Amino acid sequence: MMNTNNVKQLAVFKALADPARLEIVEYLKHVDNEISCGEVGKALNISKTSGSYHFKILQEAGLINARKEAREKYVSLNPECFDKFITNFYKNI
Amino acid sequence: MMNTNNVKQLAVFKALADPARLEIVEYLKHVDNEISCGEVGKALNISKTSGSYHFKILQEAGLINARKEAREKYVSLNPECFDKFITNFYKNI
DNA sequence: TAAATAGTTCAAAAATATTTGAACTATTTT
DNA sequence: AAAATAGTTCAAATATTTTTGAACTATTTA
Repeated sequence: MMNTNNVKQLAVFKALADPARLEIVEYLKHVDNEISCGEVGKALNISKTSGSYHFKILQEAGLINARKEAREKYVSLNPECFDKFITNFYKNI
Repeated sequence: MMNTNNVKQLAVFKALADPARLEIVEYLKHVDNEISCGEVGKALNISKTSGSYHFKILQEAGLINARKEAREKYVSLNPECFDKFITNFYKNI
């Protein structure tokens, strides 16, 4: 049986269990600054529709922060989420 | 584009991105000793066919060690894999 | 104000992953 | 030797995830 903490834990692993999203995460880590979804998509060759879907999954998992400024959406990693659900995963289960 | 290290990284996240496998991993962590697949399946209510499939995914990702003794297959976690691909993930990307 | 740009939403199509049951191998118990 | 047990494999069925293109909103540029 799955408890409620695990629902979030699972969403985090699911979010990282896709090649496009793993690339987005790595890209954001290296950029180390907020960047627009469009720019990320262009750099990684992800269509805007598909990008929109992937950013949503990452956002819902809490792995990225997003800020809408006018037409553009700026995203950046949320290190606290990585820390809590990834870095400390093994120790905490 | 996905590099070859990421193939393994992705397999590890995929392996953990399923409720049954997440439960298996937690169970193995708490048992903290090798245990047969059948016993795990019984405890977590996973059919033997489905269990066989999940243990294979975890094994291929390197997250568990498995040893066949006679009729039974004994499994345990492989902490080194968690350490390399989970605990150190954020720092290393 | 018309055209372009950034992103979202929707439903359908395509791709992947998971579950199931039957048949199988190998070992152990009766 | 027959029956039971532990696990695997296979193909089909089912479920879930991802991609696609068209239509949409909102903002900016020409």
